[in-house]
Amino acid sequence: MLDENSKYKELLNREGIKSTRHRNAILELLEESEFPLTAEQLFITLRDKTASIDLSTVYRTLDTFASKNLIIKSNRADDGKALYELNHNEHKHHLLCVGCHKLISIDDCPIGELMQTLKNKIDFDITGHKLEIYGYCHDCKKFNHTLSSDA
Amino acid sequence: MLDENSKYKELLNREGIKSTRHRNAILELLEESEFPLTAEQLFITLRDKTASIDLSTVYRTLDTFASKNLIIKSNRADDGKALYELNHNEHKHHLLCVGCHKLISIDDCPIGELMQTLKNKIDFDITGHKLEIYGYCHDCKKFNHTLSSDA
DNA sequence: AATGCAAATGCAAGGCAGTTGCAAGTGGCG
DNA sequence: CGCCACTTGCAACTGCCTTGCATTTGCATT
Repeated sequence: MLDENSKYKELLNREGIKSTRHRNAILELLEESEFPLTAEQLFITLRDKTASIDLSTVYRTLDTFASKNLIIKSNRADDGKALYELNHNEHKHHLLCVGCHKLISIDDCPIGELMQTLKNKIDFDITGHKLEIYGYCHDCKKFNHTLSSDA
Repeated sequence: MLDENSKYKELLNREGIKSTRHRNAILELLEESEFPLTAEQLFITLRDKTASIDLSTVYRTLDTFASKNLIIKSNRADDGKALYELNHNEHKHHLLCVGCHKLISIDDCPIGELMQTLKNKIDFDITGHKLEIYGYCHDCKKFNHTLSSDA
């Protein structure tokens, strides 16, 4: 348990913040997840799995991590809810299933080159970009076909 | 005044909803704007410019329009606030200035072809996509250079 | 033009994601 | 082990948005 708890100690100390049970647990969950999580998802998982935690602690922890650039905060495109993911410094995009809200990662950025080209063409300092692709995943696909009929 | 008020009457009737002062005013504002607006922006403008309107009416009207596909609702990437814009059925992307929140339109979609290619490659029914480019606009550019120093 | 009814609106209360103030608890230093 | 700043839980609060309900309005019909 000690070993487990201090898994991120060094990392956290390096950022000048204390290593605590909650912070370690949150980092661990984010590390395990392939896709961004909401604060609520983290809260519920922690409450069930580990010891009790307050939702405000989840938010505060996430804010702290984000300010240290350990994680990335974004907003889900369809409902605006905040999403958090570990900052692997790797550039990623997702397929968002509008049926079940599932996020599927795309590993390579299909528009990296394009951004480079664009940078030289416009009077705007590009610092980043986000591409989101909507649709229906394998499972929701069939389902959708039986329901939708309008344009 | 009559003429002005009934500018969108036909359009609204076609969708099976009544033409009212508020609905016309909201459509007009959205038509005049080059970029998506928040409900609050609409609310304030209407309150100042036209007659008083309730915020709930703004939201309800926008929801109604969105359900008729007259407008498009989205969520601002950086703070998750809802944005509304007229549905011109034209596909657009934006440059978002993280300095001043300004949105600048890009007229042609740089990744349309790419989506077509992708559609054939993956087990996912693509129905749409959204590309957002972040950075600093002409005005905020200089400002930013004098401030930023960290990685 | 007056009537009637469903749709639209204002108002106030409510809901949900996220934030904040403060007192109590804890990590990690000596 | 004892201290102190940092962290946490708790409860109240904010901001954005939604809903219930009574009133008003568009508009079809007389």
